[in-house]
Amino acid sequence: MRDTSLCAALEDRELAALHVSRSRHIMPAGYPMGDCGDLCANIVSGALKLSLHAKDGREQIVDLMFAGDFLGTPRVREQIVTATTLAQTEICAFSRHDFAHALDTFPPMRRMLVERAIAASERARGRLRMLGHSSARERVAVFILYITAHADGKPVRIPLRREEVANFLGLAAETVSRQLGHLRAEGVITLVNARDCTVLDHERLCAIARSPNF
Amino acid sequence: MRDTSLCAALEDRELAALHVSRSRHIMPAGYPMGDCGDLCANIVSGALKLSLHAKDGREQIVDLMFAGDFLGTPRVREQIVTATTLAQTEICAFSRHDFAHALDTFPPMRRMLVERAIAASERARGRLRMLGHSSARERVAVFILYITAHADGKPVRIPLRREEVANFLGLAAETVSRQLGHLRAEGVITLVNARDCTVLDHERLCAIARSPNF
DNA sequence: CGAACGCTTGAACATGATCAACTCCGGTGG
DNA sequence: CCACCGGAGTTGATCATGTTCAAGCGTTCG
Repeated sequence: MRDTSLCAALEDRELAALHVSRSRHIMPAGYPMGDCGDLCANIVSGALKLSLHAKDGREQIVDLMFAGDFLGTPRVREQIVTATTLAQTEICAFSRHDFAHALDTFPPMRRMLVERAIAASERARGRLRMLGHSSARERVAVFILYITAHADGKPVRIPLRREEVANFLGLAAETVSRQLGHLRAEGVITLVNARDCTVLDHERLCAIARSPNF
Repeated sequence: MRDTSLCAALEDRELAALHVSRSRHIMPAGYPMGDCGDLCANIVSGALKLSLHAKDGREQIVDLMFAGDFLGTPRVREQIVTATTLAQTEICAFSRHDFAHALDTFPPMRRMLVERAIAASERARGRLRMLGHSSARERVAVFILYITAHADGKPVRIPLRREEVANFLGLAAETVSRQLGHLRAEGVITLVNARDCTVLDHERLCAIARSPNF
């Protein structure tokens, strides 16, 4: 799903030739990075959430981003999407000007941007299906599969608080708690610290999730 | 939200120079166009729905497309998104090969594709907020605002059956019926034929919807 | 005109939200 | 090192919203 980094598409030499400068930044967990539209950066390590905020303050988490993902849009957008770090996160930032320049000069960069935009849209659509049709049980199962996708057997740290997981899944925090409790009771997963999760019965978890592509 | 057509970016002369050929097709309502990934076409007139289908047959409508929108992706995708016409629809189709060629040769085309991909992602994210947080009443209000966006005062034909509206909004068809009934009873909208809807009290409808950007 | 489909309406039901109490853990300071 | 404090998480009980099932209505089209 997440392919190669935008950064990786460009060798240091090429970046220099394009007069593009990068800068590294490290942020602590819970750091509000503001509107995505104002950013141009690669995520080197860590995790963040992208949220929409209604006027009344209600938040909706619309996507999660991890190492290798790109943050930002080619131009400022109407819809304000806010990025907040979920863990200590290191980014590799470009200036908007340099980014736009590189985009116009270096075709593979734009091609990759298309790919990423489409992938983001696919993730959102997959989640639409979930929020439209799935039970709480299914949603939680899908979430665990999502979070543990690349670590089989090993415990994985859930990068969100219960409340955030709930928000992401369109549920109440208590419901998430209960469903996790059920899955644990059934021996499908283990939970220590409420944050570190291990999948014991992957097959069964898939059966519960049923919607294959998140 | 929906800007200029991809088609419009290219003059006939340029298309010819790029060795791109187009063909026009007209489809009746309810025509299944199959996987979006296999298509490359502009919508000249009409309307269609894009759906995801779970293995068990459950459908989720993830987007609606209208005249001026573009249908298709630069390459075949993992996620299968099915397009179905909702009314008689005319498209202007390219061959995938020609499309890819034009994309590589003509930079504005790729720029526009990025724009469209991001816009699709924004629509999906807006809908995520709705499905995550909104009551049935809000959802139906938002839907009417969406459908009647560019026709103020005049009656607008809802391009979906109740069941489809419900699917789009993550509700049951009966719930949509009831909410429409309430709004009609309150004098916010009128409904004739169950398909043709007029907004009487736009301000109040906005207040009910509350989430501004769909 | 009649049949079929789509829409509406009603009543019972189920699922998840909400509210509130309680527990657990992690960090802090005595 | 232990006790305490506070935030996060869990659990239980009640409640509300929307779903489901079923019947009836209307409209659209053969």
